[in-house]
Amino acid sequence: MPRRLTRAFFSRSVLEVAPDLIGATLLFNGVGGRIVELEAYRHTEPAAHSYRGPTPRNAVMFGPPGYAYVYRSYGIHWCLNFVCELKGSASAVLIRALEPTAGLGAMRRRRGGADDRLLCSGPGRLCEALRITRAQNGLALDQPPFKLVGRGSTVEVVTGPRIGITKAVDLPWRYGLKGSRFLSKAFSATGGHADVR
DNA sequence: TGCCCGATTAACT
DNA sequence: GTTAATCGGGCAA
Repeated sequence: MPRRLTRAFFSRSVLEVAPDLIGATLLFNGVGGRIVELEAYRHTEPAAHSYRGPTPRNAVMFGPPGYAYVYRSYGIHWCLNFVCELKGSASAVLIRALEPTAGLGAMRRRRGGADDRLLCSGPGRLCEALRITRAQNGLALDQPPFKLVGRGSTVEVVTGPRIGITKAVDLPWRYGLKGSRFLSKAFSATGGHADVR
């Protein structure tokens, strides 16, 4: 049975939480879909916003797990993260792509009539489709307007290097649903390691 | 204070 | 393939 994801779900290593979130459903005010792509970040590696210590922007990352960390990207887009592990470990997963399943009409309007495959295919795109902004920074993920439901069946998870970063590029901390057409970018057949969960 | 650059995207050539 | 849009963090001065 699918279950609501609570703070306990996020209170584990970000490297355990990340693959477990593939196939889970993310809704914001009833709009959203299935998580098909995400990346893990932790304060011990230089690609993470938390690497250099707490600041006003990343303060939520240093708080308890199970909360939303939202930041402005390139001055234009918003990106949604889920804080993981323990308070102070400053680890999080960046939600990179959804397979749209709920509120398709609202998402198409907000995304300017983009093709359904591109509605939530990228961290900035999915925040536009769900209308997530700085106003959601610090909100708890286990209560409205958020709703997170675990996957109901097993999925095949592929991994690979993270996208759009210049530091710690070797870490294979990008996770995806194998074969999904809603990924922001295909996983390399050679590099990505398949993993049945 | 000023400058550089980024966990991006869309619209170009 | 390249580039503009746009803004806040981090660091040099």
